[in-house]
Formats: sequence, structure tokens, C-alpha cells
Amino acid sequence: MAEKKLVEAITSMSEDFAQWYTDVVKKAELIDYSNVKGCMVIKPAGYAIWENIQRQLDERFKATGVENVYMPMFIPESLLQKEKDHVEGFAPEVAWVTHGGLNPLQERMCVRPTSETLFCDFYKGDIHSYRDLPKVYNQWCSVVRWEKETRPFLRSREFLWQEGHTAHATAKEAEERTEQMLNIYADFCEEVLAIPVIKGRKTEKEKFAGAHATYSIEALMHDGKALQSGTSHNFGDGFAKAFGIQFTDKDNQLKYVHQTSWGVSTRIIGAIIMVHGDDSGLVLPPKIAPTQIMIIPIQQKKEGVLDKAYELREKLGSFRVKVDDSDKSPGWKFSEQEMRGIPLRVEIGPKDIEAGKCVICRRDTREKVETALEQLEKTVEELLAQMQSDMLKRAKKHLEEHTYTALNREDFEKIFQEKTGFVKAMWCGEMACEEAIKENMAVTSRCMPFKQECLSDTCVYCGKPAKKMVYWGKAY
RNA sequence: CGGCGUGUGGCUCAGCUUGGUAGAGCGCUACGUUCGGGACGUAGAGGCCGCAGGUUCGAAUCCUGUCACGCCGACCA
Repeated sequence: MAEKKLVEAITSMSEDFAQWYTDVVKKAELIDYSNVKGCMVIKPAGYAIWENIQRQLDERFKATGVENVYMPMFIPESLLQKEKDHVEGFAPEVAWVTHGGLNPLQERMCVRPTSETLFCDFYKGDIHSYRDLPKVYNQWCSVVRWEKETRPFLRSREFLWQEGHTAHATAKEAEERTEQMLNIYADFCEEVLAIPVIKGRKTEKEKFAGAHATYSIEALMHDGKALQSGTSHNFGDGFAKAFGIQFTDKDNQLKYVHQTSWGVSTRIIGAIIMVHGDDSGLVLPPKIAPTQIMIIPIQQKKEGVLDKAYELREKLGSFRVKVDDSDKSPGWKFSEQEMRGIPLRVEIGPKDIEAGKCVICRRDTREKVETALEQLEKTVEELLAQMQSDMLKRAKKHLEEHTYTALNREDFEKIFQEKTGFVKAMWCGEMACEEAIKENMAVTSRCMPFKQECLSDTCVYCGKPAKKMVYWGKAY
């Protein structure tokens, strides 16, 4: 997409992608930095996106029987330590509360980095019989992880997310729920966020601390880096055994429950930015955009112009629509609308009013069309739908064009030296090999996709017999 | 936690080398002219120069310490 640069406030992607990202986040007024490193002020434009994500994901959750709850934000140290792998995974990045008021606490507490231990502790007392199962709970909350390096949305010390925690009578049911939630995430990404994802399983090395199996959806950003955009874990009965979550089954036997957890965080807003954004700023898919249409009056002080703009707003009442009646110049308003990623812009001025028409400009293509005012509602509806599907198509094309195949080590290394994106390659399944790849090539396994292909019989790196096809990439 | 860098009106920064009591552009406020891709004029408001010590007749400027933030690495949603 060759674009004329209209505003200098945003660094171009090709010049410096990281700076571009920061500029977009700021100019779209999604966040402000705060006084605490890694903690951000999410401003109305950013929070409204999150609210839309919440609302639409929550609907999908509830359609599968999920119930929302809320757990405390503090975890006593003794509780965190109950599951060995889990505590080892999270200990380096938890924040501790050591005092209550002026007095030291008897036992220090961490601010939840995730709530497995809290749910487990609760389930231990709440589940006694197979009749109490399944538990399909979710909470919307924030968690804290004391990251060393932080970036808005992608890695913040406090972030908003949802974490679902379920307990089931059988391993099969837990596995089904794990996959079901991953599918919900993947469908949501494609249908609402217009982001195509690769679904697959994480390797032993990359899986969640304490999990039996971790699944993820992996998206490809515009710079060719991967972003894990949602995860779903099957815990088997590992946590149940560590916490003693047992129930009496129909056969009068005492059994351990099988658990899952799954989450999506505000990080996904980073994905929206980096998949769809361009050199003029944010581009929001219509289904997630807090404002879908911005009406911009031209020569708004002329008699009747503003009235007409408000009239159009009424007419478009079934959409999320606003009128920019600030006293900035039209050019300024155009740029604002573009930086904020508002999908459609309706321009209405004296000439249009006289001719009974208006100009509509699409954010993604910047294509302008004229439409008769009687046709406005219909045209807008079509354009929004078209834009939503075009954005997914474009993102899919980018994903396909940046997915490569390597059959041997030489190609594998060469591709990552010359290009950015996903590389599909066969792997032996051994952690040592995976670690060597990371060490030598600065590349990690993203996932073992559900859609397996047999590219060759040998591991791309070490040459041993291949077990799995893996997506490799550089990740955020 | 390592390496680099930055803290001066709301924002971006100049001033610091060579100490003399604070500047620019943008933004903001008021009024007027403008308005189809970041318009313009006039007038105005706004700063214990990150913080704490020290040197000095005098510190934004020199010295010491400290805090914060940013970027790049190692670790992670």
C-alpha cells in the first residue's frame, strides 16, 4: 500500500517499527505513561476498545456455560508455593506486599500474577461430589508481573485480562474445554478483530508453568514478529494433586479433578495495532471500533451545516457515530480520525447539502465515495462490512506471504537471516535441540500447529527423525 | 539485572563545554478572519530547570548522591 504521508507526527513503520508503535499508541490516545514504570493509564479511546473486547468475548464465554466470579488480588506466600513448577515459573516476577499499614505482615502476600492457586484453594473446599462439577468460572481482573522491560499493551507490569479456571470430572472433558476455549479465541480474533491466527500446542519448553499441555493462538505482526494472542491450558490433575481437590464420583471412588485455565489480555490491543495499523496511525476493524463513523462538517459555521451533521448522526443512530464539531480545521479533523483508526469518515459541507449527498472515506484504503443522503445508511452498512472482511483478507495475505518452509538447516538459518515471519519446519521433539535453535538463531518455537504437515522425515536443525511440524519465529 | 540515553512552562526541545538569576516552537485562553487534507492575525496566561546535599559572592549550568522514565539485551501474556 503506497501511501502519501499526510501527518508528520507518526514515525513511518519502515523507518523504525518500534517508534511507529509508540507513536501510534500515543497519537491515537490509547494510553499515557504513568509514574510507575510499566503501568499505563488506559485512556478512553483505549479502554473503550477493551470494553468492546470484553463484551464480545464475554458473550461467547457465557454461551458455553461460563460464569463470572471474582477472586482476591492477594496470594499468601504459602499458597503460591503449593505447586512446584508454578511457583518456580512465577517467583521471579511477583510483587510482594510485606506490610499492612505500619506493621509487618506475619506472612507476606504476592499480588496475583495469575490466579490458579486462588481458584485451586477455593475449589478444594467447594467441590465434594461429581454433582458439583464441572466448575466453569472466569474472572475479569488485572494481574501484576514485575517485568524488566515494558511496552504499552505488549508487556506491562499490570495488565487487564480475563482468566478462566475450570474443574472437571474427567480428563476428556478438561481436554475438550481447553480446545473449546482456544477455538473461541481464534474465532473471535478472525471474526471480530480481523486477525488470522495459527492454533497449536506449545512445546514442553514453552508451556505454562505447571500445565500438562498449553495451547496458543499465534498471530503475525506487520514487522514479521509473532505475538501469542491467547492461551488455553490443560492442567490434567497436577494442580488438583498439589492442592488436594478431590470429589466422590458416581462409582463412590475418591478422584482428583481435571482442570483448565485460559486467558486473553490487553496485549491483544497491541496485536490490533500491529496487524492493521499504517503510517497514518491506528486502523480499527469496524466490529471492535468504539466509534465507527466520524462525521466531519466542512465550513461548519455556515448556516445549516452543523444541523445537517447532527441530522446525519441521528440517521446513523444504529451505528457508533460521532460528529466532530470542534473548531479545528477540516484537515486537522481528518488526521485525528485517521490516527484514531475510526473506520469511516463522513464529510458534509455546503456543496454536499445543496446536492443532497455526502462524501464517505474508508480508513483502511482511504478510498472516497460519494453517496446520496437517502442512501447513506445502506452505504455505510455495506462499507463497514466490506472493510471488516477486507481487513481480514489483507491480514491473511500478509500471514501467508510471510510464512516460509525450511527443509534443512541451511535454509532454516538463511530464511531467518534474510526475512521476518513464520517458518514451518520439522522438529525432532527434543528440548536440547529447541534450546540450541534459540541460542544460535534467536528464534523460538511458536507452536506445533493442529494442522500438521509432513514436510520431511528429519529435524530441520539436528537431522534426527522428525516428530512434529513446528512454527518458528521471533516473538514479542 | 547488564549496556546506552534522558529529566528545563501542558508537549518537543535549546541553554550546560566557558557559573551572572530562563528561552524557542507547538499547545492553551480571548477576540477576529478562515474552513473539501494538520489555516492565520492580535493580545494574554503559564517554569522553586527531577530530588537531596556540596563548591561558590552567585548554580539549570560544576561536584557527589539519589529517584524516575525511555531504548537495547537476558527473562516473560
